[in-house]
Amino acid sequence: MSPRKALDDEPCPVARSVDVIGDRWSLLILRDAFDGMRRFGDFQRSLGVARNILSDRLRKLVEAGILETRAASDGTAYQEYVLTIKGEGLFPVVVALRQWGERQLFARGERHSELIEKSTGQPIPFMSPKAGDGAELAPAETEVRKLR
Amino acid sequence: MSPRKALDDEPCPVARSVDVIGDRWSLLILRDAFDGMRRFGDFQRSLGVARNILSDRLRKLVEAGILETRAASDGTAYQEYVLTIKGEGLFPVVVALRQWGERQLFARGERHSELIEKSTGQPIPFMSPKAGDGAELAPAETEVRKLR
DNA sequence: TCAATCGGTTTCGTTTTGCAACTGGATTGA
DNA sequence: TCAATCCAGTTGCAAAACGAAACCGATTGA
Repeated sequence: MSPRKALDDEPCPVARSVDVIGDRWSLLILRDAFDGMRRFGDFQRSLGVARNILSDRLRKLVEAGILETRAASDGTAYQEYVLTIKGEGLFPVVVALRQWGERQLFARGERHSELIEKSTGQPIPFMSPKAGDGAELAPAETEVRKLR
Repeated sequence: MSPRKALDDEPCPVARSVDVIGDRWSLLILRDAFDGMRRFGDFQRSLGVARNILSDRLRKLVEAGILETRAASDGTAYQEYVLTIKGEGLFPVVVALRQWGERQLFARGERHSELIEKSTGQPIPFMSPKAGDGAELAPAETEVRKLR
């Protein structure tokens, strides 16, 4: 089999993003990271992922500049994985996945976890692409201007 | 090896979403679908994916209710894969990936394709989670209220 | 009518994944 | 203090997913 082709020279930003975080475990690691999780063992227990896979994904996320390692904040000799500024920029991606899941993947009345605003305790309003004037944009009202 | 564990009974909406669309090819198929692509051969040429893999992903997306098949609109005997309402709900996910990629994965001055509003030709403003009062929300200002 | 195209499926070898066992340093506790 | 345990991985192996190419019947275009 030929190895998976890298998409890091594609002119499409979606392709490049998917190349970096477009897999199951990376996305779930990010979810937990946004939830404040930092330690290898915490990720491992939360995700139930094999240690070698977790190790590999954390390394790749660090290489990609999405996470960085630093000394543990609890004084132990271990290290933590924390989101960089670049990594924090992925918040809309995780929120979009969460909101679609909430709307489309739960039966009516089925309970699920929920993203809330800390200061008010209120759920976060649905996030969607808006035009310059603030109007909600349907996919058909947009198009990709391709490079040429 | 044990088979990949399904996440479709997780209480976390992110986990369920990732279980359905959290892989390289599904996300790229969706990108193209939002770009108006409908035919098997068009996806195949656009993505450069192996036919068997494309076939598998399209089937899974149809099973998940994200795409549906219908008779081709060009009068031929073939079929098309088009986004359902449920699938259209993934627009924010693709837009979020695109906008993060645009900001973080291109060198300054490096050209990339761009999502624009058809009616004005203007680029789509950056999309981000907002509080009830419209204020932009940083990750630290939110938290996940877990089920119990 | 006959070659080319379409939309797959099959086969086969490679890569990736998952699990369990192992490692070696840090920490805890008796 | 020193054994037991925890932590954060790494290694080896088997199974699953993947990629390329060959194959296939139906459809289309010339």
